[in-house]
Amino acid sequence: MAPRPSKKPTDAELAILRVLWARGPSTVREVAREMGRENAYTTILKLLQIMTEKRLVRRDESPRTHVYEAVWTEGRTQQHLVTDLLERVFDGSASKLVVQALAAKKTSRKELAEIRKLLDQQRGGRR
Amino acid sequence: MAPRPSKKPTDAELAILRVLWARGPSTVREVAREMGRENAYTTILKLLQIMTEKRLVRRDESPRTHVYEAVWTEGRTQQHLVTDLLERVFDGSASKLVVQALAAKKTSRKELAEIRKLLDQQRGGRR
DNA sequence: TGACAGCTACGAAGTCCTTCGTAGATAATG
DNA sequence: CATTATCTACGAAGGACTTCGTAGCTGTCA
Repeated sequence: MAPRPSKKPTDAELAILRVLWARGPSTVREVAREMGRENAYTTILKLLQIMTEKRLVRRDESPRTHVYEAVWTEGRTQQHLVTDLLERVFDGSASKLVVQALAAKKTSRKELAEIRKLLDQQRGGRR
Repeated sequence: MAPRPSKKPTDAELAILRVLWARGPSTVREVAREMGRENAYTTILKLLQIMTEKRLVRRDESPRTHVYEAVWTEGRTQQHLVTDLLERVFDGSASKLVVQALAAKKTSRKELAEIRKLLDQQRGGRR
């Protein structure tokens, strides 16, 4: 079984993770710039330091400038978060979740088709 | 457009809301009992008081024992939370969310069939 | 009536999260 | 070499959340 993130990232942490997923390993400055928050440089730094302790990111401690990298992939984190939501508010029922996801957002025909394709793929693989 | 909860309930608040949804209007003691936390009576009371300020619940101020009731339905709150997740971690893509929901939890054949039925219902209603 | 049980209100502690300011080290620049 | 820019580390403030203890009120019951 693949390991899982131990705790949910907070909102601020998630925002940073998204940048790391999009850009790959990055320095504090790069993250801050990408987020349009270069003025909040030390805030981002502090968050990344905390995230390092929490093992949400790891860093390459090059002498001068550290490079941070997400420990967990985007997909695994998404899975973690969706599972959490599923259990916390949907009683573990995936179909209830899907109902609300579709109701909440006017999902395009293209999206719907894609989801249907997914379901068909699952058809064989489930018992 | 129907109104929406303004902020996400916290985890503790959500746990209480679930009891209120399940039981309907309830007293503090009933909620505490249902949660198996009768010893934490004043904690639950305090939370309900705060939730009243936040307009997550409303209360009937009967002279002796207040009765609390969720302001938002379960469905609307679920929608709110799923929308939040959708935007915060799935870039607004419902299909990505569904992928991970299905991957995260071994969904039963019955569940899958139900979801498929849902999609078919949507078929007509979308452009 | 007096003790007790059950209720609300409230304050305060402890924790976590986020932000920012400052200090110290080191590289870059003139 | 001196100044400036850039980096890390760190502490502290402020806010939100959760928990708990205490106080005060009001019924109940022997």
